Amino acid sequence: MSSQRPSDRGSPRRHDDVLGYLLKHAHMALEARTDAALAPLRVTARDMGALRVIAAGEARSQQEVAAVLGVDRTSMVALLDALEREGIVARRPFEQDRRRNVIELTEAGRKVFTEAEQTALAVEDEFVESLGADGANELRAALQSLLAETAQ
Amino acid sequence: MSSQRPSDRGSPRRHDDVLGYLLKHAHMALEARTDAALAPLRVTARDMGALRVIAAGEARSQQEVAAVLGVDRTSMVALLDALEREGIVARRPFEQDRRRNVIELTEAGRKVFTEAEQTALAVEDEFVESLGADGANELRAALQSLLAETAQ
DNA sequence: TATTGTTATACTCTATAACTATA
DNA sequence: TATAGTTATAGAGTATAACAATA
Repeated sequence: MSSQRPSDRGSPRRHDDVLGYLLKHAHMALEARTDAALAPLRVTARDMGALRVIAAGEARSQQEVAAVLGVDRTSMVALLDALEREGIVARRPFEQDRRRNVIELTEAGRKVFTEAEQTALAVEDEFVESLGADGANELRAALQSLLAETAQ
Repeated sequence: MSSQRPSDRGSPRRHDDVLGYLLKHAHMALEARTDAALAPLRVTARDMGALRVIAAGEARSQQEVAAVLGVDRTSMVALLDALEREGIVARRPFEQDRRRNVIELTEAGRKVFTEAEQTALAVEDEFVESLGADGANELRAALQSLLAETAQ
């Protein structure tokens, strides 16, 4: 194994021993690679977060999509505006409660999403390649464990 | 072990199986906890990134601090302005090259930093408690491995 | 000419408050 | 009255371009 946190707890840690730094920069590196790979499809890594929730049926209103992703409902408006302009999603009124919108992937949107998800998955696989399959699964499980206790 | 990535690669992944989501939200949760714990000391988790680099002597100019942390040199100006206003760091001209500033912790700054670093470390330890000592070290090592290959 | 720190500026992401239409 | 979506607005964080001082 490579370097771990030094046992000397009194001295200043190196910046790359700090978990916050590691999480932030790992996220930035993965997002940059994903955005570069998705650019030809005209969607971003951030868009894909919302599209996954919509495609998987994890939410049935804008606010539920926002809540699942942990973003504000007002931020969701602009994000969906852009996806609607690209013809990837469509809003239609929910008949049982006309205050809500049902968000759906269009026919074209489903095609873009399928291709983008394969692309994003390939980027992710390459990103974690050095960890091996077990290491990558352990990384995911560890992060899921941290988030599970945060939610409580 | 808990849930891993589903072997069914064709269907949409759940949002919390996506590595980018996990990295981003783990970072946000840790940063929120750290900022809350550091608030009485009037420094943020972001400040601590710069202060660690300065305290450890990893950089000897503003631009080197910015480069190590991967932020723009223009962003470093405002960050150091705030820390200087709080009396935590001081800029002084570097005699061998008067274009540069040497950034130093003040006497008061060293005290704040020492206390803040202990606080941040305690928050981090509690954050990763569910992983056990080995699990936490493996998480750090995995993230360091991902970043090492990104830099190339 | 090139570099360090700085300022001005703009763009993105996010958050708060207020509005509208529905319930 | 409360809720879903929207708009306006402001605050962070970041990035680009241009400037002064220095090399």
